[in-house]
Amino acid sequence: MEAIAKFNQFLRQKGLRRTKQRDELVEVFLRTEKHLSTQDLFDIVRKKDKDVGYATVARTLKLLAESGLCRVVDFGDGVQRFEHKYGHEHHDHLICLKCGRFVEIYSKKLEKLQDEIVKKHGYIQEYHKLHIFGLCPRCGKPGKRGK
Amino acid sequence: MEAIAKFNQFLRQKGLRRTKQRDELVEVFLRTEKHLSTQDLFDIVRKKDKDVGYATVARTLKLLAESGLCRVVDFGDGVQRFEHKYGHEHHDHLICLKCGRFVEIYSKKLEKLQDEIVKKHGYIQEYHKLHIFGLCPRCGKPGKRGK
DNA sequence: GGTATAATGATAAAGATAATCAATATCGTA
DNA sequence: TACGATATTGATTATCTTTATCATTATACC
Ligand SMILES: [Mn+2]
Ligand SMILES: [Mn+2]
Ligand SMILES: [Zn+2]
Ligand SMILES: [Zn+2]
Repeated sequence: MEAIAKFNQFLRQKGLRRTKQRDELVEVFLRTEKHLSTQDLFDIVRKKDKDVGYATVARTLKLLAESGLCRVVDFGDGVQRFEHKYGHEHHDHLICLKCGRFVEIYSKKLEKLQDEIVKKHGYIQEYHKLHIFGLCPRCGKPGKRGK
Repeated sequence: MEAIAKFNQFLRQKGLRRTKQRDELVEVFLRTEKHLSTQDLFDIVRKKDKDVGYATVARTLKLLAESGLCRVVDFGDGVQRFEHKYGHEHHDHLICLKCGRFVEIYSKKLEKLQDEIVKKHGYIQEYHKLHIFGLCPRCGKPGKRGK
């Protein structure tokens, strides 16, 4: 199913309503393949429509997460970011401490190993977050550094 | 070297001073093998000494992290916690979404696999954080749940 | 002891997310 | 199409944690 359809289905199933603001926000979010904070999305939408409030952006992002269209990414810098989830493979992140550049990583082997560890402890996994911090190729090279 | 000695060495090397408060806080922190928030440590110390301010607790925890005695643990609930690091092996966390119970996990194999992935992307790893969320054995069992 | 200056505690500021509330929009129903 | 219950909105405030400020006090080196 298409992402927008899935969101609207979610709204209906929850007894929530479609609104001009939600339509706009979902459309913009889906069009923007980035890790967006509430402020980020607010700024983008505001360029097109001055009548969208910050609170609505925050509320809509929460709904998007609930509906399974996005998930929260927390790099520990005090700001929640939201990234696409629906139709995207699970992945983790490798983040540069100097410039903030990051890459998405995935390893079936790694995931499997994690599953085994979880099982060994008798836990039932819901999700996990692996963040590896370090220096990107550019920042790690002595001589050239920073963004 | 003993942990307290290492901290005092750190202070001296930075041109910082030993104080009654720092001595107390470090002593209490090292005696408490838990994942403490600033508020947690403040509450504990306050029972013995009413003359320690919250700001000092926060500042001292930051120094403890800088000195390598502790590290920050962020489970994404908006509160920074601090856990022992010096003299402790690296480990990750497996956290119960229902009751908050968690266990510390470690796998040499997992660590090695992560290193390979980092290298493959040309990054230089500084540290990483793996948090696996799910249900603990108690909460996962249907019938019995919660704390 | 004297002195430069680091440290402290109380308080305010910052910065993000969540709650409040009167006004408005939505949507099933008639 | 109009009605009406109620979900939604935008502006604002509240909340919560971490960080900054600053006058006062304590430390360490001489
Ligand atoms: Mn991502
Ligand atoms: Mn731990
Ligand atoms: Zn970089
Ligand atoms: Zn549990």
